[in-house]
Formats: sequence, C-alpha cells, structure tokens
Amino acid sequence: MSEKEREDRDLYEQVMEVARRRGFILPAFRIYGGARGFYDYGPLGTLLKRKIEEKWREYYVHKEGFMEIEAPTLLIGEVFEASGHVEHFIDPMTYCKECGEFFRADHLVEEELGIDAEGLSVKELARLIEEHELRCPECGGELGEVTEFNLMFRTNIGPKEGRDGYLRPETAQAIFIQFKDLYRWARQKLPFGVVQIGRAYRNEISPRQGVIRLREFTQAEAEVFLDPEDKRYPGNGDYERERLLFYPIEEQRKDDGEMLEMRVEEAIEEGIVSQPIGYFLGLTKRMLVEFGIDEDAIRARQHLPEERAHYAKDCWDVEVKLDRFGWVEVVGIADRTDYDLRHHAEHSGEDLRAFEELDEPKLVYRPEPIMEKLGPKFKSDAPKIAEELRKIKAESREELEGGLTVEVDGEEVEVPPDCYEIVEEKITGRRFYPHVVEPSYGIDRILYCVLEHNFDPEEGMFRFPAWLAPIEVGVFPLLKRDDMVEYAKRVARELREEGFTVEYDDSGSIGRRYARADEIGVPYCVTIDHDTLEDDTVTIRDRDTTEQVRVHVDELPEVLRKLIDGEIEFEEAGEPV
RNA sequence: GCGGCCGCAGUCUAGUCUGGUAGGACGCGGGCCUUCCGAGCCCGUGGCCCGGGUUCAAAUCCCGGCGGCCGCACCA
Repeated sequence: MSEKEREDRDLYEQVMEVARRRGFILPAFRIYGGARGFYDYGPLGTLLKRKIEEKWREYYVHKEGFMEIEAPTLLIGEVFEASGHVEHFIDPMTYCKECGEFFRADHLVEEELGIDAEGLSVKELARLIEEHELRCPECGGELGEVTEFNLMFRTNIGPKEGRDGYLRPETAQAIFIQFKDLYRWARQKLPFGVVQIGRAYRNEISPRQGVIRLREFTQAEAEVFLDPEDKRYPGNGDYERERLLFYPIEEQRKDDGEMLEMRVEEAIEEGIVSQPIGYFLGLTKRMLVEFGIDEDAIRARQHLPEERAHYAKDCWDVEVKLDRFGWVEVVGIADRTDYDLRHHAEHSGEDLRAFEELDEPKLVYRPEPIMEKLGPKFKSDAPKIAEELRKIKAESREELEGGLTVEVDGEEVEVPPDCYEIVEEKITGRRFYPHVVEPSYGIDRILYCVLEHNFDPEEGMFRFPAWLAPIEVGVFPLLKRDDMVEYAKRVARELREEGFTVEYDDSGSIGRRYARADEIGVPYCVTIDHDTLEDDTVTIRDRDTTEQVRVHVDELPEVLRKLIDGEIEFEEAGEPV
C-alpha cells in the first residue's frame, strides 16, 4: 500500500485492517458469508479483552470489594415480564409499501388517532389501522402488516412448547432476582455492590460500525445498592478528585451549550451530578486513562429524558471520542432507583426489601380492624378499609381514639371507634427497597477505543501501555544459528513460566521481527546475540524509543516485571547499549 | 427495513465499462546470506462473497441472497 492510499483511509479503517490481519478482531462466520453484528476475537484480541476485564475486576471487585457472580445468559420469561423488558423491549412495527418508511405502529396510531395505544396488541393495532384507513404520514402510501419487533432473542426452554426464555439483553437482572441471598452475604449492610461480567444479546435492527454495535456483546455491570434515605456511596478511592468534562441536560438543550470541565467533587457540590453517579464517573475516567485513552477524548454526558430507559430516573454516559464515529457511549451509569427490586418483589411475591435496625426500638400504636364489626357495616368495602387501617401508625394512643377517616377508592370513609381496637407495636427497624446505581460497561466498545486510542497511524502500530499489551515480551535470536536459537527458546520458555505472555520469533531479519512485534504493540523485545553466548547477558529493546539496555539473563524476569508494572524507567533497567 | 456506493489470496490492489478462464505488491512458510531495526536472492503458499440466469465461454452482463460503508429509520 502506498503512502497516499494509507493517508486516504481513516483511522477506523487503518485500525481494523491491522486488527483483522493480526488477529485482534475479525468478522464471525466468515466462510458462510458472515453475519451482521457478530465478531470473533482472535488470539490477540482475546488476550487484550481478558486484560481489560481483569483491570475492571481490579477496580470493582478488588478495590471496591464488590461481589462477583456469574448467572445464566438465558433467563426465563418471568424475569423480563417483571423487569418491564417484555413490555418495553418489543416494538410493534409497520412500514409504508410505497416509500418504505419504517414506523412504530403504536406511535403512529397514537399520533393519528390521538388515543393511548401503549400496550395494545399487534392485532389490535392492525385493526385500528385498517378501520381508520391510516396511511403513511410521509407519502400517504398504504401501510404493510404490523409485526412485533423483538429486541430480545426469544426461545423455548424444554421440548416443544416449553417455558418462555429470553437471552438476556443486559446482565443486571440476575443480580436483582438473587437480591435476598446477596444481601445476606453482604452481612445485610448497605451500601454493597454486586458485579457480573458476561455476554448480553440484543437483536439490533441494523448493527453497524464494527464492534460498536453488536448483537452479542460483553457487558461488565455493577449494581450498587444504596439506602434511599442516605443515597451516597463513600467508596474506597479518591475518584471524586478526577477532572472530567460534564455535559448535563441543560447544556445540551442550549444552542451554544458547552461542556463544563471540573472536578467530580465540584460537580457534586454544584448539584450537576449525584454523588454516587459522580463517584463512578470519576472511577471510570481513571480506568479509561489507564487503558491509554486520551483524557481529552473522555466526557460524561447526561441522558435526555427521552433517551432514558424505562427503569432509569437519571443516567450519565461516559463517552469516548472516536475518529470516525464521534462521541460514542462506552459506559452508562444509571440511577435505577428501586424499580427492579420493587417489580420483582411484586411479580414473585418475595420480600426484596432491606432492613435497618433502629438504635432504639420505637413504640407505636395502630388500629387493628375488628372484622365482625367492619364486615356487616361496610360489606364488600370492608377488606379494603381494613387494609387501609393497618397502614395507620401513631405515636400515641390518643390520636387513634374516637374514630378514623380512611380513603378507599378515592372516597373518604368514616370508621367508628368500635370497628377497631388500638394495639401497641414495637418497631425495631425500617424495611425499605434499596436504590440501585448501576455502572454498566460495554467491554467490546472499550476494546475498540483502546485499539484506536493506542494506534500510531504514522508507524501503523499499537502503543499499548505495557501492562495492557497482549504480548508482553518478544524473544529473538539475533541469528538463526543453532546455539542462539536454542538459547533464545530456553529464555522464552523460562519467561513463560514466570507468567509473561511471550512470543518467540526467529523468522527473517532482526529488523523485520522488531517491526512485527511493534505492530501488535509488544512493549519489550529480548534479543540473544553473540555476547549472550559469552557472558549470559541479553538486550532488552523498548518499543517506543527503540533503545536498548543490556541485562544479565538471570535478572531478566524481575527487570521485565518492574518495567511492565511501571516501577522503573527504561533507562534504569540495565546498561545502555 | 428503504436508498446510494461497494465486494478479487491473510492484507492492499490491476483487470469489470468493451465476456475469452486472473496479474502485482506486501505478508506468510522454507532455503541461501550470518545480520541489531521491515536488506538481498531463490523456491513455495494462496484469490474472483454465495446461488441462479444469459452465453460456446462470466471476475466481467442480468436476477436474487449474504456481507461492508454512508444516509434515513431504529437504538435500554
């Protein structure tokens, strides 16, 4: 390829070309023509992805002390009935036979007829469209049939018509449905966090942009359970000191809105972002910078209300700027409130509340309905009235004496004092649904950002941070001579035993081998030369400066370890060559 | 799902308009050279996205599918 041609190709093309050729990312099912939205990670991509996930674990599991679980990716239908995904994830669609425009059938019916079409079935929508002879709002053409577009992959569990199952569209639900056990393992103390790294599936209408929009992808999610009355997450890191570009709703709505650069703690203080979301925004920024992503290409953007998922009260995306695609969401941090726990509690009948013991038990009084009196007096309203009575709490007996008023079906009902007795109750604590703040990472998108942001288009190579490089050490004999080859193979083997990812290469000239290693971002290359055979010293070459130092082969593992962990500078690693 | 452009070894590409059975570069493997930054030479490897049609003959023309990029739409 000529210099000119290379310049004509944008960064995405250049990155993907190397990624494809060297085995980071490649289209799946290639011999059968491929399938949109599916990619394989090759050997190098898999190593890189694993390192990204390990770093994520370091932050969330190791430093924050969150519990990691691993649940099925195929979940039974009830879970998504309760979570709202069945209702909100299945869109009835129709299209214009004339101009081919694609519409949400329920939105179309709502707009044209001015009725609430939410939750209507496909048949009902089709009937409405036919009865009112609705046409394409764009060109007036005839509308095609109404179909359900299901963003969740649906299947049957068991033979024939078994149980409904869905491939999970997010990893979160498994954590909510195991709340009782998780809460117990957290010693019933808030806040606590639970994480999961795994695959999720969405049947995207039109997946594009490589691994940016996949139909099967890897998420790393944390569900952080907080007390709604003290909705702060103290955390174990000083991430609130991170500086970050904030792009809140108000700024997005202005014509000349701008991003606000400030520390997370300032943003929290000024009420731009909530404390727990701010904490994780700061944490995320620090992690992305560790991945070699350009600090100025990271921002926190608040979701506009219309963008928010059905479960979210507030949501901030961490976006990374990419050459071709602009700002791309790589992490979403949502305040899911008690939406999920409440819904699963209602659907399953299980009590998914947390309990906090009060410092001192409190004595309260409440009316206990006497059904023999209530029944004859209020007939069929009696059970509802009893239910309302039981909700009443008072600090003193006097407040409840002489009759009570309750509201049933919007009407006030007078309950005479002979219909209930006043009982004492000891309150030892409060039961409540914890709120959830959820940082959710798209690992595949982060991986692409890592590739692009560490790519050097001048040299056509990756300059990964040393710890992140899929291959950490290259080992080469200077000459393809039996004694050097044998020595080099031994060094490579020993380094592998020490836990390094090592590539041995004796093919072609030494320069070609350095170039091959550079292209995939190998930070250090060890060369066995004539001197090695004399005095057991080897050279280490630094990828970014191409400079070399000479060290004794016995010190090699320790020196490399320190270099990769960033404990020493390259110049300190040995004698300059 | 609609519209536009496109699809040739691992990668990049010539050839497609005007049909005659595919050429290069890089890469990769082996060898020579015995060499610290993609050196050279020799040998080798490997390709027309898939299916159908037209034709004596299809990479080339036509139809359909799959895939890619862009725009629209959709997007938790």
